[in-house]
Amino acid sequence: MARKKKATKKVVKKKKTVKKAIKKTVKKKKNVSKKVVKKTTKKTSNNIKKPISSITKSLKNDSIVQQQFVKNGQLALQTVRGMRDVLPGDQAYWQQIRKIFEKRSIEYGFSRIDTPIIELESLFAKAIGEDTDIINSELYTFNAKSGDKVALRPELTASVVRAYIQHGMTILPKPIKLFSMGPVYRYDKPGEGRYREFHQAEFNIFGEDDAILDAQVMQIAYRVLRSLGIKNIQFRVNSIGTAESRKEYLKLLTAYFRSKKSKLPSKYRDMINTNPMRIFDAKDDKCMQVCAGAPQAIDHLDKESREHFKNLLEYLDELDLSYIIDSRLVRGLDYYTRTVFEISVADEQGLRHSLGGGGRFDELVELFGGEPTPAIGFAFGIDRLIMEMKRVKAKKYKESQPRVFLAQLGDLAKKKSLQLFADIEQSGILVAESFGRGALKAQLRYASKLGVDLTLIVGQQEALDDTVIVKNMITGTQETITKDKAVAFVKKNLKETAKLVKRK
RNA sequence: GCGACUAUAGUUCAACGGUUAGAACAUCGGUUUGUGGUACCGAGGAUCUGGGUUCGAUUCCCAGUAGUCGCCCCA
Repeated sequence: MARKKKATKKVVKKKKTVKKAIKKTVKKKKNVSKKVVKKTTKKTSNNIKKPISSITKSLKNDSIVQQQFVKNGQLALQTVRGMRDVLPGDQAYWQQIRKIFEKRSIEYGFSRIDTPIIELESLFAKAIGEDTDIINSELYTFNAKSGDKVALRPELTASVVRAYIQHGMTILPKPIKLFSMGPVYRYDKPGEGRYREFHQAEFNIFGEDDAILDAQVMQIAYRVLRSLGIKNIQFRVNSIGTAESRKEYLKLLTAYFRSKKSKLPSKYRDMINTNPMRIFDAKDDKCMQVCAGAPQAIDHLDKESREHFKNLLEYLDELDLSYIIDSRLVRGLDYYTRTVFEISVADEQGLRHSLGGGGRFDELVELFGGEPTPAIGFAFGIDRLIMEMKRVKAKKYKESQPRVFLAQLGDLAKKKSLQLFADIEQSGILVAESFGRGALKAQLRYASKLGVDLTLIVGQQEALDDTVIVKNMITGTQETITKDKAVAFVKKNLKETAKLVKRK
């Protein structure tokens, strides 16, 4: 036996090498050597899977792009760069996230809204700002068949605001609280924790400009993180005033940067005129030195914005949220007014990981053609939340595990256990099976791997007698009972074993 | 967008310019017929793609692709 197997193995391997040899000979046809020719004549006589080689050939001819999809002469399909699968092993985290977000959003009076992934490109350009990175280089845009220029959403807020206006939500009692969650797309270089498709969860409140709502949004963010088991949470807050009051400030800032232009690295110089506040995001030393002396937004707020910010800080103190004022915090989107903030956690090394951020966008609804409506919003990066959950070994969603396994032996038993399975399942007991497996030993092994308390065994004899063996997997004892009493017996037995387990 | 590093089985890692590319975990099977967890035995399964150097490349070189890290930016 063993010899035979080995022999077949060898043949297989030979075939593989043959494939390679053929590849080679194809390559080398130009500079033909006698040996090579001999090889080809010998080896092509072996039967190679023709369809495969023809596929590779046709693909080779098609385009360079498709080369990456050919592996070992077979079509190797893979995710598009920057996209990834959420595999069964990770679902428990996602489920936990969904659960917590659903809970918290209901608690705080949010209604869920889901908007399309595709919107008109102009929607985002208008909302986010023409001179931002997101619009300039990261937006997935394409032409629809109709000729419309459309884009995959790079964030949720613009769509939510669009929907708010389009469906006349302005007539709803204020404040209007909307929660949204889903995938967003940015054409960025992928890396750890950064994907071209990622997921955001967003809380938005429309129709109130009281700073208490800013504080409330931050409190929700905080509570979501805490319920996920994440600690060491810190907020950075800043106020950038209204568009009107910012004009004055931007003039000052632009003038300041112009005077220091020679000290700024060249890549930032263009930003002086387009978006001077973004220079604050720079991290190199020279730039930071320059920024340190720059005029600060909070020193040039209009009266109402200053009052608003002061109120917010008071509320935050009241809520006992840990925050620092970061006068250089600006966010990557143009629509923010007054309050902007980011939430981050610190790891053991003291490094901060940003998990989300938000702010007021009091002027966005009006910009979109709605009636002036103050608004505040906040977005979490879900993928990063999950990374953080893994890092701190946070609690995952725990699915209820089956406590009963149904094993069967023989054709008749297999048929009968199909109905038994349904009976047990309908009585509300989670039951697992492995009908595909033959050997009882294998089925039991699988059952103990699942960690069930009871295994029901229907063998050939039991199938004829209409009985079932009930085996307790913890004590190892088993008894035979008639099939019609099986469900009741299982229920009773499960309760008893539950007690047993508890005592242990 | 720029720079550095990496690419071997489902996963984590070995090895080598030349006979059959090793292990662990995982998967499947067996250790007497119909009884699990442990143990022992066994099986299946891999050199990213293309080109070059070479008698010979999984190994060396180049390009592509993908991944990791740093910069940039962001969630």
